[in-house]
Amino acid sequence: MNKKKATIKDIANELNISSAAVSKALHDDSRISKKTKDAVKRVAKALNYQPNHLASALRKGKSNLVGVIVPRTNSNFFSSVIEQMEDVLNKAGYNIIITQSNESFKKECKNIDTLLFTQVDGIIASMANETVDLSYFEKIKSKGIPLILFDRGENDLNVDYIGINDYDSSHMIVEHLISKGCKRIAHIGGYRRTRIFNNRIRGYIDAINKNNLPLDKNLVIESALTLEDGRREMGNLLKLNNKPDAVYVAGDYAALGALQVLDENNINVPNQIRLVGFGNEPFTSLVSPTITSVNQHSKAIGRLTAETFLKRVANPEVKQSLNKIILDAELIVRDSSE
Amino acid sequence: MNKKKATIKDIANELNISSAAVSKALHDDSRISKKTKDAVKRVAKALNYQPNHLASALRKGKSNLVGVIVPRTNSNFFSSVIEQMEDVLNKAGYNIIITQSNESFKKECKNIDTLLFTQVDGIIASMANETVDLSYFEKIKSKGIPLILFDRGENDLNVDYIGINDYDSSHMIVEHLISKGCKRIAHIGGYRRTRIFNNRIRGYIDAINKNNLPLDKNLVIESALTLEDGRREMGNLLKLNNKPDAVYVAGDYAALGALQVLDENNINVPNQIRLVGFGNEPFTSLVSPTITSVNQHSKAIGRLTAETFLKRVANPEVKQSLNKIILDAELIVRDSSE
DNA sequence: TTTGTTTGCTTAAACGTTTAAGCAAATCAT
DNA sequence: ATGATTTGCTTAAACGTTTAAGCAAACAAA
Repeated sequence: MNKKKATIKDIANELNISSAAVSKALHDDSRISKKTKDAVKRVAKALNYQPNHLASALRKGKSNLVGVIVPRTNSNFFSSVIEQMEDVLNKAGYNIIITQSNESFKKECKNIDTLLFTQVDGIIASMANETVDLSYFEKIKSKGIPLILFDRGENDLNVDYIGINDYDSSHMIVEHLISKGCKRIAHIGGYRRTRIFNNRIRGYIDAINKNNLPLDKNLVIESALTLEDGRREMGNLLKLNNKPDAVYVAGDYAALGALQVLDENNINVPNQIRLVGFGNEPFTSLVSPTITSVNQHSKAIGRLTAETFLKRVANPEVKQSLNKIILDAELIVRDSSE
Repeated sequence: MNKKKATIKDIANELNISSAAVSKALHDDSRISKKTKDAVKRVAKALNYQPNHLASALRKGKSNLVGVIVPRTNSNFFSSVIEQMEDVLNKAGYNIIITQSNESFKKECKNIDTLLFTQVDGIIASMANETVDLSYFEKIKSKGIPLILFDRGENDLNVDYIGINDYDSSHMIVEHLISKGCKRIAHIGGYRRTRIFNNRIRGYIDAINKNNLPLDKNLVIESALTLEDGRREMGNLLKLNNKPDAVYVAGDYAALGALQVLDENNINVPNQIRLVGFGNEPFTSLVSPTITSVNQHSKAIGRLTAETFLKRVANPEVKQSLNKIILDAELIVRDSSE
């Protein structure tokens, strides 16, 4: 068995030429004859030569690795985004290292350190819910390593961002509910400190005002949008004297929790209360009634994010700056708001 | 701004000592004086020194990267396994590169090549449904790189394996259904070529025989276990003259599909037909009725797999061999079989 | 005092690749 | 036939780290 790996030097010795010639032959350098190239490739195959990525990365100062940080892979949105990014980046010769922050700021910082330590050529991230302190992301920028954000971004970082139009999505949802005759629309949202959730809240408020509906503070709620949060907040809404006739929940898991509570209280959805979620998780079309939700175009976001990264490394001289790509989201109307 | 990264040499120059001394100081070598160590650490911090992982990996012949191949991250089981592995491996100084095969043999081969190219110190994998040709996995072994399999393994590879007892799980399920009075239990299984699904089928058949129930070939079905497969096969079962009074589906998504079809045909679950899934995906407790399923102990599998890897790299002289760790799964009884 | 041991560093090579610089031979232009 | 250009390679250094080997100084033991 051939335990010791073959190197360029082994090929060179076999053919009595220099390692430099071998390296160039393997890269199809124009200054190497066809004859030599063929011989090199033949011997390389015979010795089962595999290039040592570490050595070339060290020499070239480029690892061809891209670090990815997501809140969690265990959501349809993020896993789909990652799949697309992987596809685009692999074709360009990059491999990706996926890390999860689990929505924790501390874990996110650890992930950033890990990725920098691994000498990644760039970092693509979607920020944890908890994150408000941007110093760790500034650290990436200060090292001159490309940083691209998607979905959960932050204007202040002044880097490329790819996401959907959360503000407009709220308008779409509110107007859809109004068209169904709803007059008291509640919003169970995320925390305002996260930009996308703030945008959804702003969009909701502006849409309510624009359509001349009264804005009731009791109907606007912030939470972490877990299933449990959805249950709790829906329960609270049902305790109001003046109950809503529709609830727009800024996350599908929380929407599902709300649906469970409505069901347990024998409230008919959509007839008594209409419900809209956000994210278009697969289960929204599996539960009964199926839940109206917003498709965030995960595939497009994945591809665009990867392509944005590639553009950045192709033009390193261009200074990083706030460059937003905002996609229009799509409302998928299902039984819960029909 | 400090664009060029500080190296060991920079620290050495600053203090007028050799790079070797700096390297040793940073690793707390006993042959370096406390005074020098303190000085080195002070300057390192001042220059914002970050070790170049590529250089040390090249020199040491060890990348401290572990490659992970899973069918997809977008399932609760796999993402939970990965989270635990990451925790254990990070603490031991390893980082992980996650790749997805999307159940495709071709993609899996590409992933293996990618990981080998990246010089990972080991590969942890759960095989794609499609995979029958093991030559690519043999390639990993032949390079002397540790290979650990979990969940979807293959005895013939003769490597460490961590998984649950699929055979016994089928017994548990069948006996649970019998205890509820079921006499005609169908099985919508995976493809026999995948070891775990074969074990579930064998377990099902043996349990049926052991309990003196007639074994009806029409009630044993192989499929890819997607939601659509579940719908189609459940539909076929309902066309039988002699319908089953219980269905054991070897995957939760397919079980959900089956449930949808039962619901659409106004068949009461569990009263007319009892239903059991496999995998304990979160939605099993979210749909109505909630679905009885099998908890695969993803956390334990993740930790054990990572620890098995660490044991292997700690004892490289020990030859790889079939070393199985089999956990007992847990039946979570819910409304669909109550 | 002599010898041996420990301490604290240095020197130099190595890991496997890439690449700038250079040089001889072959080919071309005139 | 001469000089210019192209072709096809070699030499040697570099990337940043680790580590075996070695050496001088300090200390300890006799």
